[in-house]
Formats: sequence, structure tokens, C-alpha cells
Amino acid sequence: MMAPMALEHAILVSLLEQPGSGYELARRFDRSIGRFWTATHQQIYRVLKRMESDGWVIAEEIGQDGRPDKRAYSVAEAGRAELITWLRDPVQPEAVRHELAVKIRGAAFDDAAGRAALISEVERYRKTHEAVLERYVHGEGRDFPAGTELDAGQRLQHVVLRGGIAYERMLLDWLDDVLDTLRAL
Amino acid sequence: MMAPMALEHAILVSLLEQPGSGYELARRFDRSIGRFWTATHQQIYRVLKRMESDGWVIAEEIGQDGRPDKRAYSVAEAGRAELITWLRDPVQPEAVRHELAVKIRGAAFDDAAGRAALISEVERYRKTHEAVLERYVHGEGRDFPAGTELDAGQRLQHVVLRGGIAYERMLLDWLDDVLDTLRAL
DNA sequence: GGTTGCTATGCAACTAGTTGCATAGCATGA
DNA sequence: TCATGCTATGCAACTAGTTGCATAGCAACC
Repeated sequence: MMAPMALEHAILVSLLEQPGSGYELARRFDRSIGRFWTATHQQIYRVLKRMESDGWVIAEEIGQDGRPDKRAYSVAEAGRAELITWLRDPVQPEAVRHELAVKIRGAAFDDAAGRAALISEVERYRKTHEAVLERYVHGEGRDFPAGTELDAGQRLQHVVLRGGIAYERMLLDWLDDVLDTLRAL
Repeated sequence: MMAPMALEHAILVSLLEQPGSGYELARRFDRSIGRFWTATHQQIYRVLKRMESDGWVIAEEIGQDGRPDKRAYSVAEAGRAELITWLRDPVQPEAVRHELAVKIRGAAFDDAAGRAALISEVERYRKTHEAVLERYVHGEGRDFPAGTELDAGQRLQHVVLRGGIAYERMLLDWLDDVLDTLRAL
């Protein structure tokens, strides 16, 4: 049945790192995991139901004080086996979707006002990514301080974070190049 | 009606750069445009039909010698107006989907054989991106030789290509980091 | 005369992901 | 007591994209 369905596998990895409820997963998908996979809470709940009925995960109702009850999920043996099979499949070539690049090439067909608007937009976009980089670098200093012994899982998390940092730095440099190019038109 | 539907807009940009048939567009989406937006020929034909019935593009049947006839599309006024409106909308925050990063974090839950398989896979992945970078650099030398006068459209195409090159270089460096990390586990 | 292969277009069924909405528990403060 | 806001879960309708398949023109080669 082919290889896709990466959301399921991202959830398996996250639940293996730390079991949790759909709500907690949704919040992780807004932070750490969200760096390389995104999903809404609706989709997460839907997929968790399917994974539960496939026997990949096990749910446990947990009563809580001072807040609503929750269903905490953890990975079952079948889920772990599925993950390991998937890990050994080749990586799918990724579907590129870079809207900003489309807009930059599209700017050739807009007038001076449109190009000015695009410059503002690129500046705004750059600011949001500056903030993202700052957040990553801060997280790196907090979670992986120099000179600390790290286990395998932490070293793998760290190398993925370094990828995010490298990406954001590359992006900021390129956005400067874009701004120079747009201003020189 | 919100802002998404970027495929339509990528097609508009491509047809403004150069009118052409669905087949020709599909080939461009395998090369230049494919650098920042992907689509299958089935989807392109489907979307072109919709764009035609919305009056964004105009089709012309062209009889050809030595090969089947084709329907050549060009952008209508309504399509150009739509593109310009879209260009001025804010860029949507992109949905990140980085399967390899999921697999790297997942490797913490696999055994030595699984990590060895991942190393091979990363090496293979690295080779394909080496080839991509080479292709980009070659294309840059061919299309944008140093010291040439470029018009606005070409300068914009060039800066987008530079982004692709910067991305691939960053990626190759990071993959080396990943390989070092995996081997040191 | 048949096969292979590129050009050219498309339908149908499916999967994945988005958007809008709804419900409910419980705490805090006005 | 009412409003606000966070925790927590979910349904329904929709849009976008994928996959598998089908058809046909025409050239070149065997």
C-alpha cells in the first residue's frame, strides 16, 4: 500500500517520544513537531481514531482535576512495527509548494505599485522568519546546552533542529537578496 | 474567497511568461516551475478547464504537423486582473512537510540495522540533491551568464533560481551533519 | 505490419488536508 | 450570575492533490 501517510508516522514518533492526548499532540504540532510537519487538531483527532481502530495506538481515559477529562494515547506493538517498516521505505520526493517564489516571478507582470506592495510583504515575511530563527536558537540553547551528554534520541532531535536553524538562516539571506533585487528593478 | 489556489496563479504566471498547452505546462512543472510548485498533468488539465470557464485563460486549437493537435492557452484580461489581486494578498504561512526529518527522529526507536538503512537512504537522498544542485548551477550559467543585461522578468527568475541554489547547498551541508550524527550514534 | 515511444488530452475514484462549526468541563474575574 | 478563556473532543462539508487508467495521433524502427 505504498509509503505515504506521513502524518500517522509523525504521530507515532511523537507518541513514542512522549504519550499524550490529541490536544497535547495538536499543541506539539504547533511547536517542536510543527517544524517539519503540520496538522490541525481536527485532522489529528480523526487520524488518532483510525490509528486506534487499526491497533496502532491504545487510548486510556484519564480523569483530571480542574480540567476536562482526556484520552491519553500510547503506541501499541503494531504501531511500532508499522513505524519501523515505514522508516525503512525510501523517502518520497517532496512536493514543493513555495508561494512566495510564485509571487516573485509574478511581480514581472505587475506595476510599480504592485512591486512596492511585494517589497512590504517580503519585509513582513522576513520579520516572521527572524522570529522563528530566534525561537529555534533559543530552544537550542535551552534544550541542548554545550557540553551536555545527550542520548541518541536527543542527538537526533538536535540535528533536526540544526536543520531548521540552517534553513531559516539561508532563507533570511535569500530574502535580503530578493529585497535588493526588487528594489533595484 | 480567501487567498489559496496557488496552482491557478502559478499557471497564470507561467502562461504570461509564455503561452502554451496543458502538455507544455506539465513539462514546465517538471523543470523550471517545478522548482517551487509541483502538479501532475491530470491536475493541470482539470484546472485549465476551470480557468477557461472562469474566463481567466483563452484556448486556441492548434493543428500541428507530425504530432497531435493541441489546445494552446493564453491569459485573458480577467486572469491578469485575478493574478494582480492575488499578488497583493499576504503570503500564506506555508505548510511544512519534511518526511526525512520525521524519519530521523523516528530512528531513535529503531535498532542498529534500521539506523544503517537510514544512513543508506540519506546517502541516496543526498546524491539526488547533488544532481539537483548541479542542474540548477548549470541552468544559471546557461540562462544568466555574468555580464549580461537582464530585463525585470529575467532578474526575478534569476533571484528565484538563486534561492533554489542556496536551498540545495544548505540541504547538502545539513545532510552531511545528519550523516555524521547518525554514524556517531 | 507491429511495436515502441513521445505528444497530447482527459475521466473516475480516492486520499489528504482545510474550514467552519459545535459541544462541554472547569477556572477566574467582573 | 454571567462572560471570558483555556482545555478537550469531535462532525460535516469542502477543496486540493494523487493514482490508476484510457484514448488517440503520429514517427521511427524492426
